[in-house]
Amino acid sequence: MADADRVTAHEGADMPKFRYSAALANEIEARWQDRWEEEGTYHAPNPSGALREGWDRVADRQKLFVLDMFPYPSGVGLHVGHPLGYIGTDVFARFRRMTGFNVLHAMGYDAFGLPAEQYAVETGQHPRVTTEANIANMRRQFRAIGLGHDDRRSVSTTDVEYYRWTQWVFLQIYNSWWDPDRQRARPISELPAGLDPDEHRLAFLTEAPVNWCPALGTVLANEEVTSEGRSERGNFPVYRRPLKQWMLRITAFADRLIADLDLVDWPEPVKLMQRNWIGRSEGAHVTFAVDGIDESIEVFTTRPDTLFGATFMVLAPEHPLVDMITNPAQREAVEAYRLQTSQRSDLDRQVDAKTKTGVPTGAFAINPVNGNHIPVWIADYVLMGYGTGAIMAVPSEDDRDWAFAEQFGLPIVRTVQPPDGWTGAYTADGPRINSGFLDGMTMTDAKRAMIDHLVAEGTGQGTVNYKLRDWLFSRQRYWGEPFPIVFDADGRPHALPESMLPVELPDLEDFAPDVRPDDDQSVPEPPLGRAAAWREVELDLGDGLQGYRRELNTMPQWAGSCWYYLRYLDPTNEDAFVDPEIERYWSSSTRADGRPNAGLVDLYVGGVEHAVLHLLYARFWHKVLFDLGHVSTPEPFQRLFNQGMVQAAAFTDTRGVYVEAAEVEGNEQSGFTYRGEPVNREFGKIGKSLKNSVSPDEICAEYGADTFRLYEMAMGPLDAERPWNARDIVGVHRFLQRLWRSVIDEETGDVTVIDGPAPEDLRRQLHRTIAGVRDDMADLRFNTAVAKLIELNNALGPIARELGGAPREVAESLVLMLAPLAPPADADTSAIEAAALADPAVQTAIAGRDVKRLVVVPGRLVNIVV
RNA sequence: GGGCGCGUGGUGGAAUUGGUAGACACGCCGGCCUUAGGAGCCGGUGCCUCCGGGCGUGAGGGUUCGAGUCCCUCCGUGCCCA
Repeated sequence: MADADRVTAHEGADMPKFRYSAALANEIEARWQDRWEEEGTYHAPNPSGALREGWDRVADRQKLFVLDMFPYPSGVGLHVGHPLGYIGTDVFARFRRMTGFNVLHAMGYDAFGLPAEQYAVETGQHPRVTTEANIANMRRQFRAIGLGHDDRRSVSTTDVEYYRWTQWVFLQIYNSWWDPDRQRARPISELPAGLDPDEHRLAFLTEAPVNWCPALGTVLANEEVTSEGRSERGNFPVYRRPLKQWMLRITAFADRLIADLDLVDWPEPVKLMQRNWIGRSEGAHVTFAVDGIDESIEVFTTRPDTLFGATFMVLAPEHPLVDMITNPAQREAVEAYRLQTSQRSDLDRQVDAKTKTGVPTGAFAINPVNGNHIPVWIADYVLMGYGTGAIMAVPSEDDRDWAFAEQFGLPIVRTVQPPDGWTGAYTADGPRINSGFLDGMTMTDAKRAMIDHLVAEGTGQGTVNYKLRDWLFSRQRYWGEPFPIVFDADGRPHALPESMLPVELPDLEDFAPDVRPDDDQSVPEPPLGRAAAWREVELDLGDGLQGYRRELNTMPQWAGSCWYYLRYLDPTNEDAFVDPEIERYWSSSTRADGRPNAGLVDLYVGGVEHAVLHLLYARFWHKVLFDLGHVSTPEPFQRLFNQGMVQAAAFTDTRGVYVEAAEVEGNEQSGFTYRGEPVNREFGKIGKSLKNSVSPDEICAEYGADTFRLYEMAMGPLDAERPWNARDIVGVHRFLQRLWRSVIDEETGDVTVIDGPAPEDLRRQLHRTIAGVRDDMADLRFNTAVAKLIELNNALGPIARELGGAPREVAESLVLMLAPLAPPADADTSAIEAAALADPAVQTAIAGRDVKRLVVVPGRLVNIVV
């Protein structure tokens, strides 16, 4: 009842017929969205191929490629936090389009992945069905908020015609090797004679541990395993199991991935995170003989200068030498400890470093510089995946080793002189002590002297180590890209030729996981193992028709997102992943200093949560394609921008349980209540778990899409985290109403713009605004651009009332400057004035002034500096 | 614990290069639209004030003719790594 009353009041007789209300805004927006679609307004012409239409019109323009990190099409659709970056890129793309660029801006969908598969398991619906429905809904939402995407270029990673080329890129990687002399990837056909191709490919098979959860019948990703080593869902035990899996040799590119960060315009924190993730460190490999056994332990250390202080050694519990060196008396304790460790994740083992655990093997190693016999322990703070899976422990100069030594009463010998009164490990520089030939040296000199000594003695050598591991590329999942790989009767892998692509994902009737008894003997099997008819195949791969078994793992979700920006360039090409001429055209930007861009994409906007993995994997793939001559830039993304996260108020009741935020009443002063009970307010990530989701659909219905866009851009700097405050939206809505009123009669709908010069003060402000807005937009400072437009409009309003209409030169420029931010509202006001826009008198009025000036070209807009 | 960043009105935020702190907006206060209403309009709104002025950018110190901005210490807070 209350709602009905309110609607009546809004549509009351005293409401001017042509006021810029939500209803009017929605009508205008729908009309323009239809028209943009019909006319293909945002189609960016390619220089050749299927998307060439309109090329002649833009041939002399500079290209600009604006990219968003594409979304996962979730079933609940967008919330108001999602479009922040998308609106930002849309405004920027429109601004550049108006100022004379051929702008490519498209949107795709990262649609493989776990949630869709799990939803399929729960509902029995094929993930393709739900995925496509979700994409359709998201497309509707993007259209409704007025995003100007080239819809011909939209791809989904789950499209067979898309993942065909994902498989093709995998084949490029598989059929390449790393040439250490040239520091680049080369075709496997160029591998020097005598070397085994299968040992040098950039994609190779290896045994690697997976998180196997028998009770769920599935293998889990690391992030699905709790710190207690149990499944997030159901809290069942998870076992680490070795499984033969594909790896990509990203470590070969480590140095280039670090060096080329200097070529791109990315936020420094992101570059730093990438450098830290790659974790290049120079140090030494040192060999320790084991007393009484014909085995030796190799360690990597970044501090060879402290070798005299190595008083014990620690192996990862999984280290293959553990079985051989363990003293019979210790065997039982060692086995028990290894079982306990197998239930902890690597992450957990690193993070929970405070409580040190470990057991001695009973073996002793010999320190190669002083001959001391030092005990060998196993402990879970040493990881098999880092370095050699073994360390020399120097408690005096390493905090973790110090803690371990204290806990188990192991000896500590200082080899660097700490300041007086120092307690604990001393990790900074100082003179060496108790170190024989190193005594008195600084860290740098001592490192060099020690490495020389180790080389001379044959007990070690200087090396570079990386924290970055090779990329585990297999997933025991259904909803992902199948590998273009089959195994012969001997179990040897064979790549399929390009002509046999795509390898289509088979339909599976049964998504239910194959639950196994919870014992530590069971082994995981990928879901595709159940596609009996698909699994076995007869092919002629050059040796006549033979039976093969397909690779049953699928690729990780990262695969599809590693190269989608390349497919946007030439999405319908059936002969190549992208036509070389088209790729070269869209790679042709030059920097301000005249050098060519290192990155293909001019502006890439997305969340900082992808600072490491996605961006690193995509750079890696791009570099392989670059080395093989398939792309012409060494980097994929020239400029990276991280948009902030939109947070929203969430409310908890007295038990601390989240309640539906939309139903909470009250405010800061009166306090907040939910169904009469007081609740606490906090701010957090928008979503289901905090029950604080707000959909753009609601906001568009209440205010119109242009108000929504404008609010998202005005609420703060694009890269800042900000709270969603529904109460504030009315501010920008009022601005649009005032602007509308300045140029259009609310009662009749007539344009009230008048000819003749604007007052001098207003004209001066106009030109200040043009210059300021132009700079703000180029730098993605949309919040201050909006503020300047509001100021200009606030100055214009009283003058328009006084003169009986807005002076044309001001009204037109204001409307043009608003166009990227609020395109439909704007297109409507400017279309009404279409005839006047080309009026040379307007330009004459401005000509000769020392200002920047916007000039209109029919259908398009160009900025000219006067 | 280490690294990086950030602290400005009641709120979101401006101040791009060391040069009038608080633009713009929300909220609030007052008024107008014959009553009421708000998604309308106009005006006011950092704090204190004896109405002269005084004080103000987390706290304290420093550099400078001049500091929100640069330097040092501390406090708080966020992110990344351990």
